[in-house]
Amino acid sequence: MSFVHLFRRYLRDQGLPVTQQREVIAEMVFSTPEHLSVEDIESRLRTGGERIGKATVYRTLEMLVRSGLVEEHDFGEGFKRYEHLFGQELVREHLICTECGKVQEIQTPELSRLQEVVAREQGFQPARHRLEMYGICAACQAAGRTLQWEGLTCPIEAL
Amino acid sequence: MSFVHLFRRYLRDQGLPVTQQREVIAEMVFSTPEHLSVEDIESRLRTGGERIGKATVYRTLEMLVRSGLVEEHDFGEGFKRYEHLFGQELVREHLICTECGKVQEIQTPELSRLQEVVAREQGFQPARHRLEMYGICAACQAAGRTLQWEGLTCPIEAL
DNA sequence: GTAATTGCAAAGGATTTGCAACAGT
DNA sequence: ACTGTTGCAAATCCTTTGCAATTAC
Repeated sequence: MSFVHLFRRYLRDQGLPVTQQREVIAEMVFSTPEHLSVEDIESRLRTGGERIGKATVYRTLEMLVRSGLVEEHDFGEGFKRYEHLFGQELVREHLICTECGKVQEIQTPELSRLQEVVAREQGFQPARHRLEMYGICAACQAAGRTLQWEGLTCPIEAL
Repeated sequence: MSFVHLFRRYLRDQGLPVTQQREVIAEMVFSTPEHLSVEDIESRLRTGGERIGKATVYRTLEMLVRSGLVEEHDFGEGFKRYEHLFGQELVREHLICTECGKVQEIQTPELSRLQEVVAREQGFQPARHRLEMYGICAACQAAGRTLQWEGLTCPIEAL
């Protein structure tokens, strides 16, 4: 039931060895719903009694990303995070505050319907989507922070 | 007349000094349509006869991003790139083919309305958004290409 | 004048790389 | 056996930071 076998298959298809380390790392990523950092992965492996070098974690994650089974993210923390694409919503919708950087996940079922309609019009077969809305979160508004350029829909006109 | 005056206004509003360096860096970013890296900016400034330290470039870019006039991007090159938001659409909606990589721009006026509704529900004040729909384009479908993990125990195919 | 910024170099931190020992096919 | 991987540490590269001199207000 684990998704590791997909990664094994990918490796074989590419003529690459299926090593213990690769399987352990893949298992770790596929069995975790969170966005893991390399540090997370390494420390959890160490806690689990595994002795796997950081470089191997990096090298394996690179392959997982290339396989299309895992996605790399940068949340501006100074390092990357990794997330497998299984059992996750294929819909990722976020409200991103341009003041404090807070990212809030939202759900808009209507958008999924919209996705179908629009995509079909173009003969496009949709798999997943990502929506990012930028603006000011409630907390920052309460703190008196506002959109700097509101009203400047096309800032060129502002001159 | 350049867009730099908007940045000046932002600095004044924040009670921050408007220095020559900040103006020069802002001018550089606003007058370039490309996605500039810190390295790009520094070398161009040096070529232009300016003598501005790398640290100042970083510090000024941070303010430009906070001002909402410039956006930070990570294209996985190991460093960041910066792009000003003028002359650009506030709404960026794309269909991205995961097979051939083709990016097609679409227009969904309905989404802008949806943006308002959803955001207000969360007390969020929306400014702009970005929608990316991933899937297979018409051409690739015609060529018989399908989703990579279709047919396997993979939720992606559950669409 | 005062407070903040600049520039330099050094520090910091994530990621990569070189290489001898080792594991997968 | 042969090829590619692992693990360690050193190296690399982007970015941040400390501080004396300088600049904006």
